[in-house]
Amino acid sequence: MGAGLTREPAEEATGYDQVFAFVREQLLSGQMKAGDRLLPERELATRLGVSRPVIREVLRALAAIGVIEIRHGYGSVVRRPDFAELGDLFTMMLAQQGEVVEDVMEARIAIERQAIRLACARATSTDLAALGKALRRVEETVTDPQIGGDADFAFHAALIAAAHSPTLASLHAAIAVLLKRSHLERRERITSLDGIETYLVEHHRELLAAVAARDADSADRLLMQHFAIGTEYQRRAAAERDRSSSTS
Amino acid sequence: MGAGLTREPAEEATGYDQVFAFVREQLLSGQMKAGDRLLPERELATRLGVSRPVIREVLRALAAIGVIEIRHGYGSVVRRPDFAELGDLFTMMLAQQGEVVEDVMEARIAIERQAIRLACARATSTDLAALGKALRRVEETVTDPQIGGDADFAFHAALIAAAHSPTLASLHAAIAVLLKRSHLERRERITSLDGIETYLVEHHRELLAAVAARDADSADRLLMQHFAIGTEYQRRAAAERDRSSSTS
DNA sequence: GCTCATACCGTGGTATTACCACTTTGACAA
DNA sequence: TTGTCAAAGTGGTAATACCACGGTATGAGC
Repeated sequence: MGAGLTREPAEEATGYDQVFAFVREQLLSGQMKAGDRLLPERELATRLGVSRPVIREVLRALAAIGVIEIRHGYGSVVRRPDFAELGDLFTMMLAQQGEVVEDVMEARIAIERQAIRLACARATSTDLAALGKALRRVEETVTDPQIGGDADFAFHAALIAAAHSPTLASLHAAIAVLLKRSHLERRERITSLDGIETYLVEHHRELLAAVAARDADSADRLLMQHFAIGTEYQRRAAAERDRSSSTS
Repeated sequence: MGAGLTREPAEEATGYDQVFAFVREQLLSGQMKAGDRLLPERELATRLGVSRPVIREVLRALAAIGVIEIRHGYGSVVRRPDFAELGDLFTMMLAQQGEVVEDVMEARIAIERQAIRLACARATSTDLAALGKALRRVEETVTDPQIGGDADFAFHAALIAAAHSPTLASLHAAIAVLLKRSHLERRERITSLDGIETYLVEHHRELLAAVAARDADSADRLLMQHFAIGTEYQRRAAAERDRSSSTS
């Protein structure tokens, strides 16, 4: 029997989804900690009553989103997720959209404002040292859009780290790739303007000082100012570009 | 030959990665637009010189990260990515870290503060209408932790939408699942406290009023206050719980 | 007795084949 | 002209066999 059967209606969804949901539950419920080895593919297949290819598809999918890591000859292990990978996903997804590159600035402001508040309360001496190091790097590289952009990004990343908030750090990591691109583009546009070096160096120095002094309100105000002036420079650079292009 | 050969060094990586990279390139380079149908699995298999299971694994992986959609009986189509799906990923990843459930509040504050500022500048009449509707829903459901929590979340989600920032919306969507859980848990803890209804209803009403008045500073202040009072209630509820448990 | 090399075993990696299920489309009949 | 159904195309699953890599245990050699 079973062949021409009218089909059991109370049956579960498709095999793949079923298995995926099963493993997903195991992960979410915490029954599996990072580093744990999953059951072998063959074992999973017989246990869940599906074929090995299906199991493999599920595992590949989980590996694609970074939840597990498949190691040849060893097994599949639960991964301590690294959010930096989400950056790749975001980039891959946003690659098709486009206009978002400007908009990412809004998210950056949101994250950094909160981060700097937390940093004022939670930053350790190690964090402050890291910020100081990043600051010196910024000072050294003001003239180079490429390296300078990286240094700029690194400083702000250190700020996020000092906040000691995993979620904030995750979100930041997720858009890190885009942010880096944003940093670079913004740098390239304004690198020729007057007073830009002072803006870049002095503001970062003040930001660090505010965090070190644990003055959250002041730090927040400085950061807002930092972004506002940055936007102003962008506007000015755009105007400059328009004028020169219309002249040509 | 070939058997005992020293192995061709110029050879490519493993089949899966090779195929994955191939398709990935096609997607990123824009050769494939959203809505396009990929080649059938069998066709891809013969063209790339691998077996169909491998192709399926790649497609499943791509589907898992939301890049394509596999439709039974039709084919695999390139998707216009939807960031809401990242929420599941975030949830899976963050679920293993445990203490994050509290920390997600920091991200929420970060996103909403920025969102409400933008909303004050960008909200349309449609947005305001949606906020009004959400507000009424909040008023109606203050007494129920479950439904009320959902309504609460919906109101704040409407706030994000009114900001018209794709990136902010994406980040919010990414942590939406966690936020909903957070909303529910917080509700359950404080639902018995005095004055809680006034807090829930009145604050949301004021927030909406501030956005409608396009008063960003006031809205921001109200929001901060909203969160601060929420935290205070949480603290009080915790103290209450401690007292009762020590008594028992 | 200790160390190193080798063989074995467990596990993922891939291929092959066959068949089922869903979706679409076009042909046929009313 | 329209509705129904059948066929073709495509994803979904299963079963099986064999290869490739990692780790461990076992043996030989020192």
